[in-house]
Amino acid sequence: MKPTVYDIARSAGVSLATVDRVLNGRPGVRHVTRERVEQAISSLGYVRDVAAANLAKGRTYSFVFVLPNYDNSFMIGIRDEVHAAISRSGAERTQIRIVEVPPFDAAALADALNHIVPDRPDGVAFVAVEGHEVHAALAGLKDAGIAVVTLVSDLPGSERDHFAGIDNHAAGRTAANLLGRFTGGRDGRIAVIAGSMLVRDHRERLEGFLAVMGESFARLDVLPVMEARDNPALTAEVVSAALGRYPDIIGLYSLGAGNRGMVHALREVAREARPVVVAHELTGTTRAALAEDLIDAVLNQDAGHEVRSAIRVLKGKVEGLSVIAAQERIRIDIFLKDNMP
Amino acid sequence: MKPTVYDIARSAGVSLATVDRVLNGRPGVRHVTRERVEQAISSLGYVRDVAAANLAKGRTYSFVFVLPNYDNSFMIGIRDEVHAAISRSGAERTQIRIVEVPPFDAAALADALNHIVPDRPDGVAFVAVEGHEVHAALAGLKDAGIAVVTLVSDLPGSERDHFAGIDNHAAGRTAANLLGRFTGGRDGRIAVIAGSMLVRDHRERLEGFLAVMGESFARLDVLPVMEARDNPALTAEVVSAALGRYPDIIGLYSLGAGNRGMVHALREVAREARPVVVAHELTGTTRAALAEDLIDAVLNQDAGHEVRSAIRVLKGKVEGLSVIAAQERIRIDIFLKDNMP
DNA sequence: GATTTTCTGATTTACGTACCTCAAAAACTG
DNA sequence: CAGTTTTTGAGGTACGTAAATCAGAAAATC
Repeated sequence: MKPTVYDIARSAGVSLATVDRVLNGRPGVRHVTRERVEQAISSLGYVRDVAAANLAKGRTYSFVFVLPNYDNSFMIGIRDEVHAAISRSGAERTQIRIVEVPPFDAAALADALNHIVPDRPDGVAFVAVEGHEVHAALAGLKDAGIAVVTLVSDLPGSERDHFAGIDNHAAGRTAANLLGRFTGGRDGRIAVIAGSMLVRDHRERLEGFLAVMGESFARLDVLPVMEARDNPALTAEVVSAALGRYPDIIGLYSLGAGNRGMVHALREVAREARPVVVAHELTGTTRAALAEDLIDAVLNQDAGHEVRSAIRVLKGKVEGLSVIAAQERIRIDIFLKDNMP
Repeated sequence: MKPTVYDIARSAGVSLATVDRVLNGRPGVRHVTRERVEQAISSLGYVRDVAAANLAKGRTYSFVFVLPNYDNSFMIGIRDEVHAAISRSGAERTQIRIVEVPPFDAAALADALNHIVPDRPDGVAFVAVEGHEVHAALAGLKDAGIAVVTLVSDLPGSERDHFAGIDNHAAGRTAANLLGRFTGGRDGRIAVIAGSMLVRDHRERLEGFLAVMGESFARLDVLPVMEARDNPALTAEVVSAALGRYPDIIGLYSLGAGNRGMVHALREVAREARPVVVAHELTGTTRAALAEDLIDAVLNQDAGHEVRSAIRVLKGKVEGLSVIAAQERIRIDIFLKDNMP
């Protein structure tokens, strides 16, 4: 039979109240007594029944997700996952609220974060945009004792408790590796399309990409990055223009969103002339393009994992646990047409 | 505030006992009354507090994992994950036991399964080996009302409730795709090393591999598969011999275990002469080999995911829920040196 | 040794659900 | 209509923990 608090009390020769004090870190227990209880706990192999504890506590955690109201598939995916978490939240004694903010707007984000403080939620997760206002707002949250996690896009050098997202530098390196190898020894140019170099994720991906290109694939000539603001129409235009101007483009790395436009442009190219293409995020568009051989590989970060990881970390923080880094690392998934999930 | 059973009773104008009868499918409720209660449940948006329910039930699920006592890194990983689950199991009202059996031995496996029946656990997970005895034993388990999940290796055509493992056919296809592209247009031979063609996983991987090789990379000449019984020493020998005999081997697919031996053999080859290598399972060996550029890509199935998925499915089965296939699909991970976790 | 402070014990209530018993009411049966 | 069966109500106990109160014991301080 699983040992309970009663067993500990009996085994340690103390009362239930003392066991409770030890278990929940309440004051008023002499050092020796505390040790005796801890001894009993470990020798009996007691583990707190989390279900019963939560039931008794009756406390529900309240978290706020601040998300950009940005309509690319990936962000929609993130929102969907948060909603899914909300619908599960009843069973998990968690209350989650979504606050939407305009994308890429540091001031608006900071404003939203500041408005959250008076509500005193237990934790906040948000997609970071760089800016001193954001740093200040984050500090305000921490001062109020609120756990903070950045999601998808990080805010390095800040006091966030955790970043739930991928290592974008590594993602860029991976893309370069794939693209370099898939082009198979041929010489030629590589085009890179980004959303905006103002966004940290994109900058980091580009850095990693260029680093590996330089190290391992000097035969390939990487064109200056083209920014298309994650806009499908603009992306289509930019890609078409580049392919028209440089017929020797043999590889394409799309490190942002707007893939719909890119796919559209690629479809215009004769099959034999198509470059090798690596893109980010497995969405309806990229999935179809993979199946059609318009895209050769897709790097993906699992939105569900990110959201659930963020919630787990927030809960852990509130309960005073530390993050197990290895467990919360978000993987960079590689999908070819054959291993699409 | 979250509605409770009391709220339902009040809202439906019935007693708590009646609500309980409806919620738990107990008999003795008139149809009209039952409908009234269900109406109240859905209009209040009641969701059962699982924690409280489990606490009240006090029931613990008992599962048995039947695993081959086979000492390759992957199986060790699986065992470790089961042990990890066991150490967590206290908190999750689950009791998990491991039974070890000799590998690739249908009779021994069947025997072990038969011996489990009298214990009447709620569920059993096992790594399938093909054989009519196994089918019979599985039927015995099902007859006893025990939920059954196959792990890593499936037993198609049987009555198992679920298979927690990857699509090995797709894995083989993925390997071929990577190998074909990584060899970059060059002609040459491809060597394939398997553990044993008697194991379904390996057969399926090979099938998928050969299919894509035939479809898309006819320029590559795939040598007859070499079986090395997942034995490192034998693998080293076989690989060395093949590389010596056919200097034009430009690609190597290791679809089983024994990678330590393969890496050993590869280390002997001059850097420029090394073939492109795709292997399975991210272990200490393959991880190091990836970092050293001895292996170019590793396909991986996450042992932790598989074990946890198996447990989730078993629990779900016991509680009478159906499996959400999409949620339990185990992914084929691709790792290059840049995106190793 | 008296007083204050710090510990400890005993006991109680609550959380939300499951499950049990017994009695009463309502619905059928002939 | 009486008798039988089915349905419903009322109430209680249990699960394992949290959290609180209050009294009493032990230790520290003067």
